[in-house]
Amino acid sequence: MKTGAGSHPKERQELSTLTRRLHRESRRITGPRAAILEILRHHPHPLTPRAIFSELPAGECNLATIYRAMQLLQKLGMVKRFDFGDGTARFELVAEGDDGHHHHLICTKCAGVVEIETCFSTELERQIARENGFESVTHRLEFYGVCPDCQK
Amino acid sequence: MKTGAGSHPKERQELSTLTRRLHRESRRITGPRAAILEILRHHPHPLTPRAIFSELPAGECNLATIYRAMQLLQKLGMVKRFDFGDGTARFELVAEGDDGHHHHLICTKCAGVVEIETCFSTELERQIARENGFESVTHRLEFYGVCPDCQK
DNA sequence: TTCTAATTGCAAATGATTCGCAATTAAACA
DNA sequence: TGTTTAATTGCGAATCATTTGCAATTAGAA
Repeated sequence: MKTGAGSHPKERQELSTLTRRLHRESRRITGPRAAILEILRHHPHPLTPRAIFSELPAGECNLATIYRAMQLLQKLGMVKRFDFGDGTARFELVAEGDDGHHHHLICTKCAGVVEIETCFSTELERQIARENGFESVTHRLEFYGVCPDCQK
Repeated sequence: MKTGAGSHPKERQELSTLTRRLHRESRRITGPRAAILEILRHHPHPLTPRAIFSELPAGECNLATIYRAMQLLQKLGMVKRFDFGDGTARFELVAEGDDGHHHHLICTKCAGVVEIETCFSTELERQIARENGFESVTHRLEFYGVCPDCQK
């Protein structure tokens, strides 16, 4: 299970939709950015900057550029950053109007990822916010386990 | 709210209990380790290695030693590692026989932490494991929001 | 007290991520 | 369609967290 075979509900965004969004924010559509978006939209799971870099044809774009692009896209709400606890950030494309909030089930053996679309803890979130006097409460939740293939 | 004022249910472990545990594993009780454990047991929230280092009297122990101690204690199940998504690991003492599983509510303004003792998603965990054929599923969950003090 | 393996300090290595800066370029516009 | 300029990139150096090699130190069993 290298990278999860299952289909997932989110439809792939058109590249033009993505670039339009950049334009709208008076950002430029550059070769590197188009290439990065192209990779992201073909991947259903969060990618590390280095993974994006590896997918890129050699010399297509600098690693630093990818990091900068991720920062920008994140600021514009076009990608969401996830943290699987292994010390490197991962980014996943977010549909327009969506906040990208969802979770993952990660195989601790092969690092395969399954997208978990349902988010349940909204209610819990409210309860925790209320009980502690917090505002604007959100949460990060990831599941870890051993996938079918890795159970041998 | 620098570091959460509230009382929490876990009782503080005796230092002797902690050192006994090291002994049992044929580990040595050294100055640095005792000092580190001493700091951990007086802190109700997860600490970064650097924070532990800062609490230590100058020159008491090397940063690398703290990292090594955390690795050891984690392996022995005496501390649990938490990830608040800011790029640095945090460690919290775990009571003997406990797995340390719990969650936190973190203020995004002042970084104050509230311990959330209840864990609800066991059922959900089982469901997700079943639906995806995974085994040994666990999860990490942290809440983020703005604490009362920081709402101004 | 002796002996040895465990532990530490220190400095260098690693890996992720950021940053400065000069060179390049997208895209508005004359 | 060229000109202009701010946005963007590449590259290398800087940061930061974390790890590691190694020689010197030391806890604790004998």
